[in-house]
Amino acid sequence: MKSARQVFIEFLGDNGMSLTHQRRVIVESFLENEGHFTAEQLYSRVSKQAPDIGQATVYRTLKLLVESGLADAFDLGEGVTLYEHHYGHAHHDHLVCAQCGRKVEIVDETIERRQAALAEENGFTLTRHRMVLFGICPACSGAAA
Amino acid sequence: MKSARQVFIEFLGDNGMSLTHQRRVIVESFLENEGHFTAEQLYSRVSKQAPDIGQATVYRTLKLLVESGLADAFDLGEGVTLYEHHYGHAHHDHLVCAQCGRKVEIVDETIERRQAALAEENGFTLTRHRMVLFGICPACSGAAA
DNA sequence: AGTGATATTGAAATTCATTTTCATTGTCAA
DNA sequence: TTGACAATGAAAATGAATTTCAATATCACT
Ligand SMILES: [Zn+2]
Ligand SMILES: [Zn+2]
Ligand SMILES: [Zn+2]
Ligand SMILES: [Zn+2]
Repeated sequence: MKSARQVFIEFLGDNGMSLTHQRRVIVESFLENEGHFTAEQLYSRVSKQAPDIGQATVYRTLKLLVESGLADAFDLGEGVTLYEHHYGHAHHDHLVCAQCGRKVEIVDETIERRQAALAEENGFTLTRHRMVLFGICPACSGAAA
Repeated sequence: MKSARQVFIEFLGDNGMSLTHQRRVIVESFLENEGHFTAEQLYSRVSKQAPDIGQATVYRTLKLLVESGLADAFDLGEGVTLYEHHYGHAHHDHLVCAQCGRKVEIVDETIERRQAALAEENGFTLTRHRMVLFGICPACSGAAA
């Protein structure tokens, strides 16, 4: 399997773009941090290593990361887009604590199959889906008592 | 079953709010139109009947409609919140054409059960969920050929 | 190396949905 | 009535994300 960096560089090449200093720094920072994060969070991490990189460039590069398949963008209805690693990571959905925001990654084959079936029953070619379950996590349930 | 108007009026009363002229006009307009719509769309409909009602009031009342249970708010990742009737309507999720935006309402008992199970397996008390399937509708598939 | 066409960038301005502010107006019980 | 408080409209503010634009970089080709 190609390395993530390799994939990104090829993506740039295929689209007549080059790996600039800024893009390299941003991608490295992205690759170093797993988990869910916002564009602003990535920007602030990048800023520490390279204060000269502007936020617009981070937003622009994040878009390239998504297009290249390295990152996945989604939102949990909090008014901000969240990003996470995508390349080499299995698909999953999210279970979120409505109180403390804790996120658990979930997968269910049965659900995935039914989603495909539902789309097909309606004549749709399913391209992607988004599922988020909201609830109260064990910690918050306990605390509330 | 109480009428939607009844429910709204009681909700207002329970919270020390009253049914003002503006709220009445907005709620009536809301009740008259089924389907999915944005705050701006409701505002524009309301404006025709009562040009003196400001958009802030429409936003504010829409929030009350959601809190009272009459409306449901959700977003399909298009940068706008969509609303639809909720009171007296069965739960459903959405299948959206990524090309033309056509929306089909879907329900699947199997999925709903698995969602509850997934939450439980993780110790969460499920409060709500959001699921959107994106695909290409029959019409758009055909046209693309 | 030099040159020009093109791509990239940072800073600041802009967008756009939604929210907030605030001065004014309405509501309602005493 | 009157006073406490709720509600409203207009305009300003918010905040994430995008766009503009002038200044730099990059790269293919001399
Ligand atoms: Zn929690
Ligand atoms: Zn995740
Ligand atoms: Zn379509
Ligand atoms: Zn619907």
